[in-house]
Amino acid sequence: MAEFLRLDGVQADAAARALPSEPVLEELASLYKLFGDGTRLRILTLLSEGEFCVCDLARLLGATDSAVSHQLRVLKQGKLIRSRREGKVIVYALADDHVRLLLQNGLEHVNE
Amino acid sequence: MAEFLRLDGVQADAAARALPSEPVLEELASLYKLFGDGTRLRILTLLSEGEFCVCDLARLLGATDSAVSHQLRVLKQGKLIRSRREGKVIVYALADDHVRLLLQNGLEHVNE
DNA sequence: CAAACACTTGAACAACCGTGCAAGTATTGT
DNA sequence: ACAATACTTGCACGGTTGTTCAAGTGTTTG
Repeated sequence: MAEFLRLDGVQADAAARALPSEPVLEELASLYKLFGDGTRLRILTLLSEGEFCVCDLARLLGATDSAVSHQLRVLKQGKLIRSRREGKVIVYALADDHVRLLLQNGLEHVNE
Repeated sequence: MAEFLRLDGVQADAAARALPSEPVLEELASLYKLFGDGTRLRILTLLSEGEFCVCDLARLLGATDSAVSHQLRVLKQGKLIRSRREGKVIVYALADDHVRLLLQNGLEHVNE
């Protein structure tokens, strides 16, 4: 086993055990990555207030339909939002309240 | 003012008000971006268990000193960690318990 | 002082990301 | 059926990101 500078074997084992499994870690990184973009963050914040169709989101953000649609796809693949058709329009909403919570947690940190 | 499809003026105003200010939003995105990388996430997880020098972190992660050092710099600029010299070695630690909390929140979401 | 060790830094590179554009699909209204 | 509207998709482009490598700084030890 490798040698450590400030750690004995027991501490090293404890540290290694603290790391989540590879797949969990990768999933966690992917989750945070979704929140790590201004446009996606804006979309999620709006959706935490209610449901919106693509073009209303785009107008509220001053972005193109295309840009918004691209990001909605990413967010949906990440299971952070869901969508349903309503006539001509497609309505997006947060997938669950957990997402709202994560958003709040981050905001609290920023306004420490 | 722009027209909306599913929103009246009142709803649109309420939605717009839900968006944090530009600088807050950008800071929030930057914060999440820091958590959105496997290596940084591993480092933060380890640091949530105690203090580590660069080379012990590198050994625990199976990464090069350089790669770890680069990421430590990013994390430090983001005020998520702090460091102090201790002889030949530089010891890193979480900046505050808030960081630990954010990490836990994310993990809870992944293990819904 | 010189060698060894711990760490940092800058440049270079490939990989990834967000957006705009143009063309596509789906639904509604005439 | 046709036009209009709402949205999606693939591609191309510029910009960012994470890593490696090599050279650097700072500290301790012989």
